[in-house]
Amino acid sequence: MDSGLEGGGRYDQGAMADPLHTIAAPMREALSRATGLPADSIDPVIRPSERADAQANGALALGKQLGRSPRDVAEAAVATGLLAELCSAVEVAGPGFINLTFTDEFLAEQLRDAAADPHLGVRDAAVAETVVVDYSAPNVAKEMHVGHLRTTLIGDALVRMLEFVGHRVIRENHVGDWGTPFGMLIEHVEDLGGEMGETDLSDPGAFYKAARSKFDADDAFKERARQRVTLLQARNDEPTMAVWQQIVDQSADYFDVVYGRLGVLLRRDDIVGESFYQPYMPTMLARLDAAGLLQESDGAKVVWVPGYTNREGEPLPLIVQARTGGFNYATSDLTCVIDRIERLQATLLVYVVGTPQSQHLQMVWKAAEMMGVLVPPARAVHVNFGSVLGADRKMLKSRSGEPEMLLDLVDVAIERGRAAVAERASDLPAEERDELGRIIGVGALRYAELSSDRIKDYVFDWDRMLAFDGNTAPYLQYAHARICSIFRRAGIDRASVRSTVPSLAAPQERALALELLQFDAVVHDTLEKFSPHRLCTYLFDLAQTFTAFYEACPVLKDGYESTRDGRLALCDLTARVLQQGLALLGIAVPERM
RNA sequence: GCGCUCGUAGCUCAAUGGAUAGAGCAUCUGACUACGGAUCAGAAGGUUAGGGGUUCGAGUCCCUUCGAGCGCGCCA
Repeated sequence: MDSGLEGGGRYDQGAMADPLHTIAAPMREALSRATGLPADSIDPVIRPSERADAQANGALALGKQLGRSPRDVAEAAVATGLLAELCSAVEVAGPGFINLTFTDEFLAEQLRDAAADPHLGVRDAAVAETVVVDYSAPNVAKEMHVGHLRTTLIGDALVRMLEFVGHRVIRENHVGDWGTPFGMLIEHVEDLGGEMGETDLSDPGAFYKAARSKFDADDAFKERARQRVTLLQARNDEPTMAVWQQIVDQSADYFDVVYGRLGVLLRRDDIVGESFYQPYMPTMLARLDAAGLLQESDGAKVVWVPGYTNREGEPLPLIVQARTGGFNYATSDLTCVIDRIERLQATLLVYVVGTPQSQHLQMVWKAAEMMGVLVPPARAVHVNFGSVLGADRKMLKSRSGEPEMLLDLVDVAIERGRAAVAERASDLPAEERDELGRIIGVGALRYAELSSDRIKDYVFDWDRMLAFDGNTAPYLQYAHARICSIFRRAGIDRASVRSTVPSLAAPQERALALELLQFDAVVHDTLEKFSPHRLCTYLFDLAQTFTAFYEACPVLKDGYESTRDGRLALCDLTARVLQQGLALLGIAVPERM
């Protein structure tokens, strides 16, 4: 899935702290001179390499295009001498790969640019856009369960990253706060004397279940519920609206508890529920009608969206008004698209919603496009995701067979985090241990959720996510804590080494430097694909590269002060990239653990 | 029936059309009374579900078969 987020000029021109990006211009020019083609038509195809600091693959395609040997093109490009300023070695290999080794001076300069930049070399997006991110979307009066975990955490990470690169981000929590169930909920509140009481955090759906069983068992109640729905939809009966508001507010309180404990940015101000769009739906239908798109089929009002068929192979319509006159979620979602584009002036709509909703969303967006609303530069992206599975590879369920409740999951994570801390860091004061356990437990849960490709199902496993080795949050947090420890032991202020020339003599130092300088590209790549696991993979690679450096290159034990300071500069930047990278995922890093 | 998603090492997962498909766990062999061992170095482990095609080059794109999961008209 391509957002087009970086369309046109890929990045803003800012501090250059990405050698692969910096080398692109001279490489493009060299290939241009080698081929006679205009430089701006050439893609130098620069990639990280195992054989050198970077490799340029552009000559292969150009050779083919011109009917020349790719090796000749590559050699002619190298012969221009344009790469010599930034590279200490440039070699043509294989069918026409150009292997690049950067000069230490060039790398050192890029590292110092990154260190001097509050964003650590990550450039702003070329165009700052207004982006609406639609995620989490629990239902009022019901519990949040494991099914809300991925949308909530993926959405939260994307929000943080989009803001980091300069977009104006509007978080929208499209909660289910409208529809027929509210008739019985309101009647149930009335039966209780108008007050629904406190939400039971151990069973937040209890109220709903009680109303439901009364509804199923009592015909008189059922009839009252039906009448109440009519009152609710009219929106002008004050007692009805007051009780409805009470139910919604109480759920908002509960959602805030869950989000707070998970460290998610969403708050009650971000709630834009289905109820919000109700008043605008008739207008939306009138616009469809005016555009000649509103048709009648089997008594319902529909939009015929081309390209979809039902079981019988007949065209499948998008139903925007039921035979009964009622609206449904297509009506609400279509109105919502219009609201986001016309009122909020968004150009990018991000839907963090499960894969099964794919067809529905595609149909709604197509209808919005036919209306002339969802048209460039505005566009919508479905950030879909797979299911959370148990060890049996089936949908994760609790022992009772119900979906595992989100609050329970977070609490288990915190508990397990604290147990791990008690085992290994029992010398810390009790208060610090509690907080540390929380950071480790919640971090492990969040990282596990974000570190595998969102499109695939993933297997939920407490032991694996809390392991202190492997691709886990605790491993990354530990790498960060070790760096903090070095500075503590040396009694040196972190900020004081940021203008120091980094040490690049050892291969482990160079490897670390090259890794650090990929942060910019990785953040943008992660956003282009809306795939947080790419950032996770990078941070894990960085932590591994750092520990290899840590083993091979003593920082404080080395005899020379210049080497010490040059290594401290690498340490500081590593800690900052780890801290910032994890912060973009909503994960905190302790200074000691 | 139509459509969508997925299939990579024993397990859990990576790999913007680029060179010899990479990590972690588990297994095996080593290192060091430690700038924090919650560590590191190394070994072993693969017909990328099968088959065709496009391309200089395919795990990746196209077609097809098989397997798994999920959608498909008035709930959301």
